[in-house]
Amino acid sequence: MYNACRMKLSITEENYLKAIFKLSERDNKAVSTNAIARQMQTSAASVTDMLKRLSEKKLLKYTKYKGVTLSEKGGKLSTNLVRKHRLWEVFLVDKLNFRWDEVHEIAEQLEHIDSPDLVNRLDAFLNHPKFDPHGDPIPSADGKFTLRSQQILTEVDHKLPVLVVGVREHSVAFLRHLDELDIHLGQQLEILERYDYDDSIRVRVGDHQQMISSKVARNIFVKINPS
Amino acid sequence: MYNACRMKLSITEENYLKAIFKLSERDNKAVSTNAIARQMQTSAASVTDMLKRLSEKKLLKYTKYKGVTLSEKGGKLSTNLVRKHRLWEVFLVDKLNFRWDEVHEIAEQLEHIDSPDLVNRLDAFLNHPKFDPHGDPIPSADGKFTLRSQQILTEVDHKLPVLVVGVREHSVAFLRHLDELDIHLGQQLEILERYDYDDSIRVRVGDHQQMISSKVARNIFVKINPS
DNA sequence: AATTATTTTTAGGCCAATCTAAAAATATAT
DNA sequence: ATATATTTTTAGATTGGCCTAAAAATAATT
Repeated sequence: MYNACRMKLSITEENYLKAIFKLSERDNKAVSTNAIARQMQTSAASVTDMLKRLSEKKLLKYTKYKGVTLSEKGGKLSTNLVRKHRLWEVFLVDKLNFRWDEVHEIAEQLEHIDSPDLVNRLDAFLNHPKFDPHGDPIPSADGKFTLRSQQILTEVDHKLPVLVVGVREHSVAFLRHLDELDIHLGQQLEILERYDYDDSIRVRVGDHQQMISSKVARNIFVKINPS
Repeated sequence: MYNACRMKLSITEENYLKAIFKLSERDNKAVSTNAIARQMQTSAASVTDMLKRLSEKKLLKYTKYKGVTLSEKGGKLSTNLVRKHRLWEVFLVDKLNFRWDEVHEIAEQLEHIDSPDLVNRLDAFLNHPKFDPHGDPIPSADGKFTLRSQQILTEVDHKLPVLVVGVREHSVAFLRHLDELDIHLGQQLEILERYDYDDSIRVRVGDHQQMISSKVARNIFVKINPS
């Protein structure tokens, strides 16, 4: 992965790549200039500029007015950024005792540190984690993501114990709300009853019960409890 | 220290500050434009540009043609950079098992990560180290350096067991040379004989003997062995 | 003190990344 | 299909950081 694309990019270029990577995760079609501008909190004009530059560096395929898709090179670079970001998040939570809602911004800086050796040693130091503190998969050094069977909490049957394995929302507010509900990765949940009239759900959270809104539940990934 | 100077600087600005800090460590007089240019591997003209900018930000006192001295603000910022650099070096060596000759470049990047909370937690995680892997003191959060009685190896009496506490040279070549001589921080040394005709010294290194050049010895800091 | 050498600053330009405003292309709606 | 709205690109300006070359200030030498 590293040797595949050892060119140094500016932090800005890396951030554009990551934004495009993120935007093309859902559907695999070309990403629009405007979407990137929104994601990067900048103007469409700046995006067009940057797309030209990244296109010249063969990091993406760019057709005027038609948006962009990452090239293989661009994809590998982005994946490596995601790898670094998530490994640093694990470090911050597991070793420095940060909460899961505090780590994103710092990892956003740390992911730009350029040293393959550092990343690999960090990975080893953390015992090769497969998921970050939010349950997102950490790509391996060769760019492979660990897949996992998971579903959204609202789509699970009643009376079926499940384990929390991830979240779909990463905002500080949402994460801290989950903290208050005592919902964290590895927590056992069980849907007890749904109240369709107000979109709320009664769940067992560990050994107590809780009412949660289905808006919250829709952002929690779970897997069937194998125990 | 942090609250005293919470302005964000560019990486370049931070590097200039660090360079000036380093150059004013030996003697306390004003640092010349040329000296900074040499240290930063850039032109005198660029330095003049930057000095104006840093001066406007009140980080240093700049008098045309007369060089610069850091202001209190500038001094604190530099000290904090040194603190971060050295803490990260400890992390890299102690936790990620890097050798002492490998860590400078990576720490050079990590020192620019901006998060007081991160630094303080890192400090705690490393058990508040007072010295980095080369024996250089790590300033505390409020900017104080731990002082230590030490002398240069060549200036120690014969037959006096001493402990290695630091190095004056940080080049990769020098550090690896010391590795080959089995000389590392904490190692016990004892000068057995000096050969003035070729400037070499016979020393006891731990439980064996070694010939080392006085050029090497002049770059080793030791303290009298208290045991 | 006058000349020479060195250091430092100024002047002018370049590049990456950004912006706003306007023009061009594409998409939507009647 | 024509008009309107939206998206995207171009044009031109700005800023930080860098450069070279030339001018100005200071230091060293005789």
